[in-house]
Amino acid sequence: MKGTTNKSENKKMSKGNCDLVSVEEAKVGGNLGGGGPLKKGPWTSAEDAILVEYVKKHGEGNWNAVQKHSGLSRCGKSCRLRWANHLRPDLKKGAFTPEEEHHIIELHAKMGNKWARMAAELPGRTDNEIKNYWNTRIKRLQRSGTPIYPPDVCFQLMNGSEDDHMGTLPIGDTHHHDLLQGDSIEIPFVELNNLLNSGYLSYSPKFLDIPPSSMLRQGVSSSHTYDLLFPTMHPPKRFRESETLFPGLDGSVSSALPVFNHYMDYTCDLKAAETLNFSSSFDQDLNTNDQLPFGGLSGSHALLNGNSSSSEPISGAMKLELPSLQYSETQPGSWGKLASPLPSLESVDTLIQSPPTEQTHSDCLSPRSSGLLEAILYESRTLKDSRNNPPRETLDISVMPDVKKRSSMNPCGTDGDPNSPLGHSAASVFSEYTPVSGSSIDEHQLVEFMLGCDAMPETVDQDPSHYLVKKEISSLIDFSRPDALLDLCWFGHRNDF
DNA sequence: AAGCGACTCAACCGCCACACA
DNA sequence: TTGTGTGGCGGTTGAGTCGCT
Repeated sequence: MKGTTNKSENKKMSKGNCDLVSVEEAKVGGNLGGGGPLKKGPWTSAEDAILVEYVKKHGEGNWNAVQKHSGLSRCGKSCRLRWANHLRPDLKKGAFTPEEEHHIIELHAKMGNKWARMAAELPGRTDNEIKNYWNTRIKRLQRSGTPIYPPDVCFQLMNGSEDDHMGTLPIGDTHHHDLLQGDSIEIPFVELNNLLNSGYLSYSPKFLDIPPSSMLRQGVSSSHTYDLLFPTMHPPKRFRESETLFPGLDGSVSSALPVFNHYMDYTCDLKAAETLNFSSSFDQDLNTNDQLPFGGLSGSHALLNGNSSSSEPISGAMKLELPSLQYSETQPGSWGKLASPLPSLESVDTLIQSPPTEQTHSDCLSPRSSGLLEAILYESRTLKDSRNNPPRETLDISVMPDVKKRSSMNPCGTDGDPNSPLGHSAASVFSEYTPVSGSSIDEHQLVEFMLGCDAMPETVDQDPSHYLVKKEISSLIDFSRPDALLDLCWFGHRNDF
């Protein structure tokens, strides 16, 4: 808060001519009233004094009693807030130190918008302070097109730093789902679980046996990746809403639930894809000459349109926002510099709200150009359209034994049960999903990164022999791992290391 | 100097979880 | 088991300030 408490207080005091009036003066002057209507607005020094006095006497807690016993015309909540944010003696005043700022970034990358928890890790700082700091920081970075999380934080998160902070989070914590929350995409896990439990996904039992956070804690990037990847999958308290809102959801995603459909489709794609080896992007690349790389589908913004636009209430607290890491993508080593600024939230919002048109159909943003959220939405749209239009076979996955085997295990039928929520092959999902020139989901970059190899230049991408090598390498990656795909998405999303 | 937009931050609001009767 | 009270949390708002033109 940059030491603004005193500043603001002075500000307000001087403005309101409330110069350190005594308690008695305050009472007489109407700031205090006991039985009268509760006062709102800025606190005066007199009120502060009363509150401090009261807390010294009675200790913290029982805030509603403050009004009764002290005569303060403030509700208990307000008293608590004032005490916690401004009057507590252990509060650290002044600007955040660079260390604190870095810590906040780290914590946010791990926890999302868990301001209170973050505050607990920053002695003397309040959740409100951190929240304000973060929000202003986000807006600033948004405008500048700078990624929210510096690469070092991302690296730290991915390189097993879960020992430190994440380790402090109890796995059995009832709030473990909080780890799935970040900035805004809300994906109802209840619905996801319903769908998965329906038997659609061969992998689902294992998948579902693991709490989201601990599941994602497995593997290289673990929950950190998840946080970064899905910074706002929201906790069950939200899911409860969706449960009641869509009681009939029993595994087959109702078409009457368009918004959830998209998310469900995506999450199912995610799971379906896990049952398959990662099909290469390059075949797809070679077959995308005169058509959109995703089957000529409407853009993700169009996807949102008509379904989740702000013009219509979204059930189940579905709220869209870009994950922090998506705000922009930078070129390697360009942290802090604007590489290819993505639309700000405002403009994204505009996209979301703008009506779907044929124009948007053709001008839609591809995942590689707009980040993971776009990719997710785009993919969902792809899936939808693929039900109506049989998926293009761009990669013969039947020659991949493992894929073949797993595909046959897919109860959904990779050949496209038209009635299935995922009425097309997961392989096609990836084929269609893969970016044309691979800056977002770039398999070779991915493989290089995962293998710690940096030897394959971009220029060989179209070389079939290299492609074969890459396929070999990618086959070493255990994509059946629950988190493998998440890792993929994350690595695919990253291009700034 | 004035106007205006961006920024900051304290405070409020609504929701939720928990404790307790 | 249910209802109520309380505290906590996260999102949002609005007033004041700053800085640029």
